[in-house]
Amino acid sequence: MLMQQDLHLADRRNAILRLLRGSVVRRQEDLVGLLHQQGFDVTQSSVSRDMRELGVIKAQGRYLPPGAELSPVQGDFGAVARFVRAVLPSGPSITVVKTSAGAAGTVAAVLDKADWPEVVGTISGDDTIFIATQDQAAQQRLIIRLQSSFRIQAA
Amino acid sequence: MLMQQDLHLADRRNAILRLLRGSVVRRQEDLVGLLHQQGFDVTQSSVSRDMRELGVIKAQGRYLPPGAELSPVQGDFGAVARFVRAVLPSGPSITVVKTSAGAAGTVAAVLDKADWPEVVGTISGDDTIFIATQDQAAQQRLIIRLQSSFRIQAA
DNA sequence: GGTCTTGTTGCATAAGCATGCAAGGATAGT
DNA sequence: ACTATCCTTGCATGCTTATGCAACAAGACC
Repeated sequence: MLMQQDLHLADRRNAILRLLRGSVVRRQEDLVGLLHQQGFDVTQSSVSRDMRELGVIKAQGRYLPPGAELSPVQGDFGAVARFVRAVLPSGPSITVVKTSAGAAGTVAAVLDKADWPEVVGTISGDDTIFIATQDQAAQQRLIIRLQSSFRIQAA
Repeated sequence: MLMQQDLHLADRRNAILRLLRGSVVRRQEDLVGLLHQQGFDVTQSSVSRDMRELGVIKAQGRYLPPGAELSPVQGDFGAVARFVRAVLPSGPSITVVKTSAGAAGTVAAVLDKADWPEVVGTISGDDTIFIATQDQAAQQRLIIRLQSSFRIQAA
């Protein structure tokens, strides 16, 4: 039961994983195009089925191979989450993160590294971080992200 | 610019994250239903936008909150990947994994822990693992998984 | 060489998701 | 209070993805 067709299939699926690692694939049709360039004559139907079999995930509008984690920062967040005590808005553009004593710097470093689009800048003291956002919309998104990242109970 | 409406929004997004952690959500409409049960009157449009803002990921046919990792085994695989030298089929149901000397046991332990559906059983020597699958289809899926998990170049 | 079984494929289309747009709520400034 | 501005929302709809189905390929068995 394994022959040319099946090799074709296995090869194609490997090619898909390679492509997903190397390129930004937003639609299955994109993948159809890339596969054609590599000599695979295939339609969106099969790509869709391949995706399911391979366990490909879709995040942030793009497809990623299984195991690839989008936010390499995620682990870091987990590591510092236990130091985070509260997330509070202060006015429309400043968000205050309270941490356990002495941990602010560490937590802030993780936040900086995350490089979130809504963050304009941060400064940190001993147990407090101020995060500046451009406006209230950004602040709102930020707060949601912080709560999610640190698994904080909503107010 | 922040009032009832916006609280509604923030609450709803928190509710979404909670629901995604607690239930299996396959379609955005499912979420609309669950949110209705909790008093949120919202349409699929907004849920779609919420998903994007929250960075929700879709994997294996269901939605997951950002940060939730589907394969908790991933770290383990990464740790032993460097010991894996080759993955080779042997007939239609046995797959042989070659590892560096002495590492077979360690790698096999990770594979066993992963508990993949296509694996019927494994035995390991010093630098070789035999993996039994039910049939060739399972073997094929297994090989793809192994190559993906261990980042092995396809033949 | 038939015939049966198993698996893959494309097509057509259903199902599901994203989004332009206009409406409406809320605030800030005048 | 009026106006301008900023957000959020639903609707309608276009875009993207999943799938029932029939066709076909390959091996197993007679």
